[in-house]
Amino acid sequence: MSVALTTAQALKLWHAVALSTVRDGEPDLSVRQMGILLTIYLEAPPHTVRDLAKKLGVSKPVITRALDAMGKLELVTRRRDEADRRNVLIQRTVKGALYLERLADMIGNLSQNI
Amino acid sequence: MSVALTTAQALKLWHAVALSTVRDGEPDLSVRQMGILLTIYLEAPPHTVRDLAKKLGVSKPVITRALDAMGKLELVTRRRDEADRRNVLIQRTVKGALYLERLADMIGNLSQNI
DNA sequence: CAAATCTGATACGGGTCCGTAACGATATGT
DNA sequence: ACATATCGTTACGGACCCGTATCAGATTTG
Repeated sequence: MSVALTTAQALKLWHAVALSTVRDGEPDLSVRQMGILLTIYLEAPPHTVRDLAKKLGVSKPVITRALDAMGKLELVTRRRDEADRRNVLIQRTVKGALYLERLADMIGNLSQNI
Repeated sequence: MSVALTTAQALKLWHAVALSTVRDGEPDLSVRQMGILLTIYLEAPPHTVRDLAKKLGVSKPVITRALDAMGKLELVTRRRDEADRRNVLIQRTVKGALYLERLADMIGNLSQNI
C-alpha cells in the first residue's frame, strides 16, 4: 500500500537498475534465476525442486539447472531430505543473503533519485 | 525523492515482478537488452550503437546483437544516418512503446500490493 | 513382495549470447 | 590522392540455457 509507483516512475526505476546492473560487469542472473533465488529467500521453507517449479510455472529441469548455476556461485545449497529421501531441500547461504542485501540496497538507493 | 523504497520493499517488489514475468511464459529480455531498450525510450535521441555501448559500458557487438534480437521482435528499428552514413540511428516503434507501457503497468500494479 | 508412483537429475539437439578479432564502408586529415 | 580514423557489422569458438524425453532411486500402493 505504501509504494504505489506511477508508470513513469516504474520505468525510470527499471532503467536505473538495469544500467547499474549491466555496468558493474558482474554476470547477471537471468530473470528465472532471480525469481527462484528471491522465492527461496523471501518465502518460508522448506523449498523443493517440485515446489519451486510449480510456483514459477516452469519445468523441473529448469529449476535443477538454475540451482546448479546458483550453487556454483554459492548463492544456494542443496541437501537431501532425510524424512523422504526423494526430496531435495534447497537452502540459503551467507553469500546468497549478502547478494540479495546488496541488490536491495542498490534498488533502494536508486529509488531515491526518482 | 518520492519513491524511496526500503530494502525489504525493494526485494518484495523484485520478487513479485520476477514471478510475474516468468509466469507469463513470454521469452524474457535479458538485463542488457532491457537496459538498451529503456535507454532508447527514456533518453533523448539520437541513439547510435557507439553511444549505447558507451552508456552501458559494453562492447559494440553486444549492442548490435541486442538490436538484432529486439529488431526481430519489432521493439526497435535501425536507420542509416544520412548526414554521416557511418552512423546508424536507433528508433522507437509502436510495439516497443506498448511493450514498455505494459511492463510499467505491471510494475505499478505489483507495487501497490507491497 | 511386486507394481505403480513420485522425486530430482541427466541426455540430447537446438538456440542464444558472450568476448575478441577481424572486416567493409564512410569520413577525415594531410 | 592517399593514408588514417571511425562507424557498425560479421566471424569464430565457447559457454550457457532451453524443452522434451528419459533415467535411477525412494516411496507408496495393492
